[in-house]
Amino acid sequence: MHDQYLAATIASPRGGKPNRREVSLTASVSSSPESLAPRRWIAHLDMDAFFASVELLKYPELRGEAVVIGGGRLQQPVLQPDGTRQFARMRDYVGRGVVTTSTYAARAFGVFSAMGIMKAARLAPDSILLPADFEAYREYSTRFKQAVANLAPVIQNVGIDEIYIDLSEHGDGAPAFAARLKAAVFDATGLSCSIGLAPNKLLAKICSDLEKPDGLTILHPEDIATRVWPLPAKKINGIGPKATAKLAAMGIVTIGELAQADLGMLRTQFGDLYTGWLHQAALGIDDRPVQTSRETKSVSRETTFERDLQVVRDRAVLSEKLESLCTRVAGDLDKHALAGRTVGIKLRFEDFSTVTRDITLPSATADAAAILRATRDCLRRVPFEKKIRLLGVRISTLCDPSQSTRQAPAQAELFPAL
DNA sequence: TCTGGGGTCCTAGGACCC
DNA sequence: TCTGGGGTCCTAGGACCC
Repeated sequence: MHDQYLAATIASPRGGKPNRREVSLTASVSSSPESLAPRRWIAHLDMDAFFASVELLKYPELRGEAVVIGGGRLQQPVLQPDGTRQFARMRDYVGRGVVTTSTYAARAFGVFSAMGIMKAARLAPDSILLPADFEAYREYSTRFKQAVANLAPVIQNVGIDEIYIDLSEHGDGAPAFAARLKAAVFDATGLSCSIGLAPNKLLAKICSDLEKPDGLTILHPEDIATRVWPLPAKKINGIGPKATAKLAAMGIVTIGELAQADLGMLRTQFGDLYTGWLHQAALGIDDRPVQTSRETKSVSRETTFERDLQVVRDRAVLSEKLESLCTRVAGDLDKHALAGRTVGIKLRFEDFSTVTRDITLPSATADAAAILRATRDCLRRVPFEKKIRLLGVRISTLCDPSQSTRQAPAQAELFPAL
């Protein structure tokens, strides 16, 4: 009977939201209950407090301390004449940064990712504040992923510190194999990770979080009611703050409550596709494969100013920032051997409202000057009544740069020049 | 005490084609 | 003459994730 969880149907792409094409497969598959997919074992491997743990390798004297990692613009530790290091303290911070991550000791004070550093400083004023060192994190990321890849080839990159691994071929040996992976990651990096092992990605992701840090959590389909249903619905990857609030307003807090919710009631809030996905997710159903590669869809750069800027008075600074962002986007395109046709800007104002404008060019480009010209076209369409907090540049509709001078599809040329 | 930066995907309306 | 329906592209905004 549990095979419904394995053979099940709905799929949710990255971000957790339903995808029209995949959902349309649902009816045909679920209407034939005898169609049994082979049992899958999917592991979700999540490094424990990754950035903070890398920092502790760099600065072992901080082990056990409450340490917070902020953005890259923060003050570096200062080496003293006596050989010890002087670290910045949270209470001395002034600015607009947010917490990237924190050690478990800092989390005990209530300091978590995405919190403003100023707010975090009030909760833990004596905590140590370190700048993010992405070069080091990328280095350790490569190491742990390579260590896993040496043993298990079917890997999906999720971010710098997370992967999914398809361990189906190991059958009953999958749990023991997952333990081997943990050991291999530790050998390669000196860092611990947590692994969730389950019949699909959705459940594996939930599981890896259940026994953090240094956990290995195995979930069988028959455990869903006891181990998954009591958890808050927001533990499902794809149910964020907005959906959580809407669910709570309907009296739905746990995954179990969501599983039993009336679909008609859910539909009044969410629409057909998301409703269907919510229901299946609550039942632990997820058929998405482990995807070993994906193509880049967009490239962007953005920056938040240290103070809000005025269009007229700060025109020179804004122009300079815009040009710099375009140059960086062009550099990223070059690095990835890509060009793009749709150039867009993003503005966030002092009241945190955000607008975007974009324009699709007749042919793809990777040239900073061409990107800059396009962003200026976009900027002309923005009403400037408020001070600007953030400026961003994005390029999408990407292709191979060898096609960048090629004419766009005939249809696009029919549009009047803007 | 206001909230970074780099992404993906979905929705929805209008233009346009067949 | 009037109506319509499917499909694709473009644009803007928003939810969500790490």
